[in-house]
Amino acid sequence: MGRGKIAITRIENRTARQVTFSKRRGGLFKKTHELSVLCDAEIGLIIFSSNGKLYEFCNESSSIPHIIRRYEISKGMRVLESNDWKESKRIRKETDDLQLSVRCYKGENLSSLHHEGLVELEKQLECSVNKVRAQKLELLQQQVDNLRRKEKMLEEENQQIQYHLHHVAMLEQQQAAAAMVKPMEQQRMLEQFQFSDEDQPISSLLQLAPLPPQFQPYRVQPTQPNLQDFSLSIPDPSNYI
Amino acid sequence: MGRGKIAITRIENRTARQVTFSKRRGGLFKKTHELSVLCDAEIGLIIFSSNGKLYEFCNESSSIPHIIRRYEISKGMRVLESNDWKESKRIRKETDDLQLSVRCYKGENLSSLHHEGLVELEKQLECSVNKVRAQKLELLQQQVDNLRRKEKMLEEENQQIQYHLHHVAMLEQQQAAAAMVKPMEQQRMLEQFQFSDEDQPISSLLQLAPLPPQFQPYRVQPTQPNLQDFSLSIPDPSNYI
DNA sequence: ACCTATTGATAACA
DNA sequence: TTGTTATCAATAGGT
Repeated sequence: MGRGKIAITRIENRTARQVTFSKRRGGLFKKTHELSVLCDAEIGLIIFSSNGKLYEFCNESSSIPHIIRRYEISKGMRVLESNDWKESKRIRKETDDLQLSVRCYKGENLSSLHHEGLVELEKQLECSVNKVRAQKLELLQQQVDNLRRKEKMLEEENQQIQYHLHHVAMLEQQQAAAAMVKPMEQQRMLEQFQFSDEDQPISSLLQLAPLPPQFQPYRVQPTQPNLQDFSLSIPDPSNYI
Repeated sequence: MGRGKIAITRIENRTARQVTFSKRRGGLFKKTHELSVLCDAEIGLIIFSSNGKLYEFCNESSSIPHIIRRYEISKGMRVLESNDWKESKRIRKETDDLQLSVRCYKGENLSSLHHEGLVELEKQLECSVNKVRAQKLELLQQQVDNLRRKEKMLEEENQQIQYHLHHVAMLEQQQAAAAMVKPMEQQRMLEQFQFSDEDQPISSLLQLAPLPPQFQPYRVQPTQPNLQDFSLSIPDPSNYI
């Protein structure tokens, strides 16, 4: 259109380019406006001239930032509005304040406080220290309770195992004796044993057949490392420390 | 242009609107492209149809995000790139951590700490409390020193003023007496005064005009409420706690 | 999608 | 930059 057809390539003549830019920009804005009105579309047009100057167009009742935001939402991009920017600044300030507080709690930077503040801070710190001590005590108490429970369980288990071992030992001894005595004497001996066994069962058995060392009765040894093998599943208390 | 002129108002017929949108959108893109090439401009065009569908155009060798960024820089708006976003997240985490710390220092939320942590915290708090007490003492010492200095100054001033008042009173008495004695005797008395005045020049001025009330001698009042006025400028401590 | 009469945009010139 | 105008491009309405 115009007095002659032109090729769509960069216009090298600087003045001609500027004139064309001006005219066509107007035309583009007009057509953009028409499209937005005729077809009820939301349109944003951003133009940077070759000189770097910004020209923009969008619907009445809209704004480029709004269109940019809609674009970014539509593209699933960051949605960082000025609100986010404000929020960012707010949180930055909060961080600075918190850092100041922490420094005070650490006893640093105290020269920025006057007497009232120092008194307040001291009160707060004393209060905190008391709470910490209370918590420490409670934790220790819990650990002691846990250990007591565990000790009790282990002792009970220990007794049961000892009881079992006695029976095994008795059986072994009876079998050994049976191999060396006459049936009659064996019978008598057994009867005798059954009598005297009632109040002293262990010692009389131990006389005849010493137990192998790994089955010897034992008592709870708090320093033994693998006690937990005998106990029910109680978590290692050292995890709580 | 076309078989007839149309008014630039929203096309109510849905189909016609869609057709026009399609045609004119193509035309707009073509013109945009031509402008960008002919005039070497950087152009971004964002269109949302009335159905909400997004159409976009920009130069080859550019991108809408790039144009958006250039737009925002040009407008002096936020420049929140992904780096800023990361930074924002980092600072948010820092704030959370600091809040946790502060809660610990306040003796709250202690159940999240093990024994070791509690011991450490207790040690830190005790250390802080000691520092706070030291600072408090130092501050009090400073205030006491300031008060002593001031007291001394005031007492000296007081003495001087009393001394001057004494002279004034004497002079008044002399004048009263002079009204009743002969001129010769009056003259002798004045000469006598000029001798004793040589080391106290102020009194000779004060003789003639009585002191205004704000210069009257006074004593230090230890219960004065605004003691901190004597200390250096220190921010409000309650903001830090 | 395509066609085309008609209007709109604009290149060249002033 | 603006205005004019001959000329070409875009497109409204119809198929």
